[in-house]
Amino acid sequence: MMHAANSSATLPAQTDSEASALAAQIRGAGARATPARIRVLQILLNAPAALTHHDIELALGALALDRVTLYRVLDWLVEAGLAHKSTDARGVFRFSVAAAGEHQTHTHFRCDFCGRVFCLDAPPPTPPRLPDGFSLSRMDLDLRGCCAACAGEAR
Amino acid sequence: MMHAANSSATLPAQTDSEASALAAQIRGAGARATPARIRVLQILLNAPAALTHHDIELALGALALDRVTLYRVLDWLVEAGLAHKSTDARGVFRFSVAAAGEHQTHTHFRCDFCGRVFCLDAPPPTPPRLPDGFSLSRMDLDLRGCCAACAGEAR
DNA sequence: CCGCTACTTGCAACAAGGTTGCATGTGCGG
DNA sequence: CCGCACATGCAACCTTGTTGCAAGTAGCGG
Repeated sequence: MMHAANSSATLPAQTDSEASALAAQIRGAGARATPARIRVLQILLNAPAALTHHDIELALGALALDRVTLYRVLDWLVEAGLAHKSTDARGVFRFSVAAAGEHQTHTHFRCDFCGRVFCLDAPPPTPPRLPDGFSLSRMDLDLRGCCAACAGEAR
Repeated sequence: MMHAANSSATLPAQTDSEASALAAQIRGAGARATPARIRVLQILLNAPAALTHHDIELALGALALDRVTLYRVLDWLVEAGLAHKSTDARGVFRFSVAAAGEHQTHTHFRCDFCGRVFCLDAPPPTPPRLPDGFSLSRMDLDLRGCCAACAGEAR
């Protein structure tokens, strides 16, 4: 597998110290610290928005993993509580890192024009009253509209 | 096509008068009132929750349409403003009838156990403050937890 | 009542996203 | 340094959703 001269511009290169911290975090979650997991976690950490499986493949660039492995790494991250999995308007899964003091609510904003998805942390003061007998474990607020960049262009 | 002795228990049988009302509604939207559209609309109207393409195929039973036709009917319903399209946690589209005085916000509740999806109309008084330059066109609130039926059983 | 035409339907083939089974490779605890 | 359980890669497959085209039909004008 041999590191192959870091040519990826996509990946910030202060990786090494960061990498061992992530490795520790992964081991702490009870799994092996493999390059695949470290890199995927790194990409998610540096992402400004929730990424699709495909986005991550692109971000991995030359260091690509097998498609299936990536799916498994992502599922593992979710299971370990290190990442979130949600679906966008096209019905495609998107992944983002889970914050440390994770709350049970997550807010996404998807731009109708460029399709990008942003994770907001606006704590929604929403008090949804459910029908009798229903209990709530999690809430996702999904916003759609026009992002700042597209609003600027369209003018 | 011939009505083929109504054996479907899934479909309430007071269909006939209902059907012509729906036909009128469809023509009003500027399209032909075909059996396919009428039946799909009927199923959606009688559904207690948002249905997937597959759910609807099952509900159609012996009167099944072609898979593609169903997709097209559904897309048409959405375009005509008669139905909503949203995605569930599995990343699959779900369809539900659009209320007459439609608001731009929709609330779903998905049960983690039985997987059913309920459309609530709890108007979330949520005032989400967005980053500068962002504008909002639509909001969906996606709740997860345990529905009344499953809560009863699990006890 | 009949024929026309544009809108609908059905079929077949395809594309993307996601999953499963199995053989091989490797992190890491001993 | 070794071994084994956990990870990875590969190939095949499934489900969901889309596209192109030929055949059928709703509804209109005659």
